[in-house]
Amino acid sequence: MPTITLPDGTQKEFTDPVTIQQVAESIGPGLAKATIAGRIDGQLADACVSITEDASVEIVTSKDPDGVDIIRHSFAHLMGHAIKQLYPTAKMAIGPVIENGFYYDVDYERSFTPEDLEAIEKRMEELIVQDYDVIREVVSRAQAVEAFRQRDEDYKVEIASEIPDDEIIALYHHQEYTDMCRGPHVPNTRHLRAFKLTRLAGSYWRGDASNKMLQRIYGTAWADKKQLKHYLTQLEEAQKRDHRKLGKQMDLFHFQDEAPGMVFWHERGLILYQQVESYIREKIRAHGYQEVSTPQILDRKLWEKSGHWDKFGEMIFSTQSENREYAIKPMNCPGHVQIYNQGLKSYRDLPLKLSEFGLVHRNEPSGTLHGLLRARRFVQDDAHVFCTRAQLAEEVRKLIDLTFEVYRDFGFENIDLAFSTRPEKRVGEDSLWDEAEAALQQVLDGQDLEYKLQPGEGAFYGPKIEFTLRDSIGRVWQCGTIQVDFSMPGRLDASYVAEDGSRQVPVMIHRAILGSLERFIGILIENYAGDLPFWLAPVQVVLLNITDRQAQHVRSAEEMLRNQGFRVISDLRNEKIGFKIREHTITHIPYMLVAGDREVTANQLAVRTRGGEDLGPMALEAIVQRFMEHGVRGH
RNA sequence: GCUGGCGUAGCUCAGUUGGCAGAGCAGCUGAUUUGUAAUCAGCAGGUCGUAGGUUCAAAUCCUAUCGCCAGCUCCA
Repeated sequence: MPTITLPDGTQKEFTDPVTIQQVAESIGPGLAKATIAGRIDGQLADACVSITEDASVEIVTSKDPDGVDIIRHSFAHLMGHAIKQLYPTAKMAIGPVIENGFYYDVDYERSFTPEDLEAIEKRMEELIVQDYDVIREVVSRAQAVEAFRQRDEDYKVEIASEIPDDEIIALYHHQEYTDMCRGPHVPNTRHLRAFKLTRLAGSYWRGDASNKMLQRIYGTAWADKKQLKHYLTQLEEAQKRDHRKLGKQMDLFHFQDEAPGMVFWHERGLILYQQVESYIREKIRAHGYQEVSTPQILDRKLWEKSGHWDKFGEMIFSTQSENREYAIKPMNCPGHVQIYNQGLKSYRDLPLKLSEFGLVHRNEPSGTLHGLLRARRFVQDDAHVFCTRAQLAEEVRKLIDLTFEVYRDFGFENIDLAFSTRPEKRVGEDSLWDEAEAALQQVLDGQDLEYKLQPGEGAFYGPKIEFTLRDSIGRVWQCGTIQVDFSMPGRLDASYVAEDGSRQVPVMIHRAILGSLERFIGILIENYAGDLPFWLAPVQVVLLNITDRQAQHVRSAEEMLRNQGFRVISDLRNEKIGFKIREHTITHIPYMLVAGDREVTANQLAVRTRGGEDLGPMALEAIVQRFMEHGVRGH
């Protein structure tokens, strides 16, 4: 005689065990039809699960975010159903839900083609409209293993054998197709309506590069067609802000075959780059950093001593001369330790903060290169803080504040933190790791900062705090990092004289705020879709004449603006005004100032923004005033 | 690095069954002096990524290689 409590507080009594579906039916036929699954005392469960004891029950429909995820998961099974019908010898591996959709990893004797994808999609559509019931069956592990053994589903057998004894194993039957899942799943394919298979890619079994490469088929799925369409147009929007495309359009940079992964900065791109660089330079100078510059090429032995060669040898570019082997620096830290080591340091010199816009080269695997976002040659806004153990927490605290401040100035307000602890492959005693991790943890907890713990994700020499930006369309980008290092200073013979006259090894904090300038600029371009803030725009203003008669007026205004420090060009070509405006809008120049006879007479310029806003004619002083309001830095 | 896809004019792309390499934009020349996202006309522009091979004939088919794209793995 279970009593069911609904979310609004009403209670319903049933004489016999009752399923979630039946509870929904007792409320109304509309809800019954929309029922995908339910929550029993907060736990997700299939609609067919029967309830024997008193419980609170919520009905999950496609309006519930969990409902959409269930739909996505069921789509993965449905795709499995279609794949096995079309390609009976395919072996199914895993088919989970991901953001916006689902995928399935499949092992098949030949590669799938885009035509296969279409065929699978078509078959899925044919299956959906049959509105067949999805049947859930609870089985023992032995039964599950046996079921998949009979079907030659090697991967499923492997997964089933590893499920712990206390876990319920459920098979989901899609007509003749059977899959295994924690669930829940939709009760009927009529809930599966809005989907599209999006792409085809390789992926390793269990994510391990030493395992077999499977074929992954990605799909996106939504509660209804409208949401699907919205998602697909958003995808197109994201493609439009691809920094590689915008970089070309805006004439900022290019790449070419002869230098894979290494950017050629054009004049306009370099202006942007230098704006970012000089902003950071001024910022950290005010925070007591000393800017230095260290050699590009250093003896291999130094990298062996630091531990980099052992860990990253394959990714270090090297060269040689007169029987000596050199590494082209992939990092700046060993160089900074060399500067630290010049002259005897006292505890009074600490904290010592050495910064460098360090140009590094890393031989990243070819498949990982991605425009500015993953390059082989890039510049880090790098710095190393040498301090005592007692100073550590305070220095980390300051760094966190500084990092947030910088991101805000670039227009990023949503920042996520992650705390990564000791990895398997590492240097340094465990006791040092204990201390380093505790120090970071203490700061994070002390500042009441929310963070995600990432066990085993730290650098080989120390734990780290990572900063992830969320951009204007919700994508996340990992940028800043603060790493505590108790090992490298000792390995590279750094020391200082303490108050009691003893020699001590300093702690070293590795930190970067933007990370790679190249990457950060790529992120800026995508975040702003090319409409860079005024202070970062390579060209801030373009002056346009209507006819030759206004040329002199334009030239003198141009000179005046340039003298005031604005980045300005003029376009005096014999073209229609609409043509010129279109051209400069495409290159994302923030302001267009138009001069016709009227403006010349009134000694004004008509102001138009790249967003298409017409601000009307204004005097030059008023225009300058408006530009000033944008600020030299930030916002 | 791995799996799959793609490399054609400065850019975006078309190119049928293997049968003379195309378009739009950009460029150049000329006309046009124009009022807020493309004025008109003419001209020029390519060793089809590179190297081999098959063929009477290759942008097209095969092999290798380089690069790019998507994903996987990696990321000091």
